[in-house]
Amino acid sequence: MPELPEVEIYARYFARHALEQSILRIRVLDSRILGVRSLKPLVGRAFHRVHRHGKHLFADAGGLWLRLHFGMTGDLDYFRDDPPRFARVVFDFDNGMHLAYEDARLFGVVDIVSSPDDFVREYGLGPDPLDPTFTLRAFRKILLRRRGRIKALLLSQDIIAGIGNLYADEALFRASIDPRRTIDRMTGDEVRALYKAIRGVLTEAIAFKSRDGDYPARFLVPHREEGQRCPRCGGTIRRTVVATRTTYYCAKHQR
DNA sequence: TTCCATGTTCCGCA
DNA sequence: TTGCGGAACATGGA
Repeated sequence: MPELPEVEIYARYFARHALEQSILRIRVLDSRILGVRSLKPLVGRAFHRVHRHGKHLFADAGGLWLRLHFGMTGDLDYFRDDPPRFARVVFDFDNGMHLAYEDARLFGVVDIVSSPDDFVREYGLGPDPLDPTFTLRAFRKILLRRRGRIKALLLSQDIIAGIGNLYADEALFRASIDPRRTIDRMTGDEVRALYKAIRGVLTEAIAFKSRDGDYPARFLVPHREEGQRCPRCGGTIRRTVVATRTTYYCAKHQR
C-alpha cells in the first residue's frame, strides 16, 4: 500500500496514537527488517513528533529519530492485546498499549537516524512533491536536466520522493499523458498539467482515503485491469510495461 | 501450482 | 554521465 499518501496517513496515525508515551521495551520479532544493529537506544525515550519525506516516516525520539520505510506491504497497528500476524517490531509503551510495525514481505526498513534532513541529504532523496518548495518552476527545472520516459522519472526517488507505481499512473492519467512518452516530447502546457495532477492526485488521495479508506471512483486505481472502461472518457484501459513496472493507461485520452 | 505484487538496489550494457 | 532492462530480495494472496 505505501506510497506517499499512504505513508502520510500512517504518519497521522502514528502521531494520533503513539506520541509522549515512554517506550518500556522494543520487541524485534524479525531482525531482517532492521537497518541498524539494535533499536535499544530508543528504550526509555518517547516519540514527540513525526515527519514525512516521500515514502519515509520519521519519529523524533529526542536527538534520535526512528525512520520507517514500508516497502510494499508495511503497515502500523496500535493495539492492546495481540500483535498482528505480520508484526516485525513491537514498541511497548508505559500505558500498556503497543505499536506494531508490520510487513509481510520484509521489503521495509526500521532504522535509527540522526535527523530527517541528514537522512534526506545522505540518501540523496529528491524533494517531496507536497512540500512548498516543490513549485512548478522547480518541476520544470528538474525536467530540463533529464531524458527518458516520463513515468521512469516520476518513479525515481532521487528526483522526486514519494511517487510509486500506482500514483505515477494516476498522475499521468489525470494529465492525459501516455506513460511511454519521453520528457523531451512534452509541451509546456503538459508539464504544467502534470505538475498540477501530481499535487492534486496525492492531496485528494490523502483526504479521501483518510475518510473512506478507499479511492475516488474517478481515479484510475479502481480500474486497473485490461479492457476496463475509462471512468473519465469511456475509452479502454490498457495494460503494458513501462520502466519494468506494470502500467495501466487509457488508450483514448492519454496521448 | 502458477502468476503477480503499491519497492529498492545492484549489475551490465548502450 | 545517464538511462534502461533484468535479476534479486521474501512472501502472501488470487
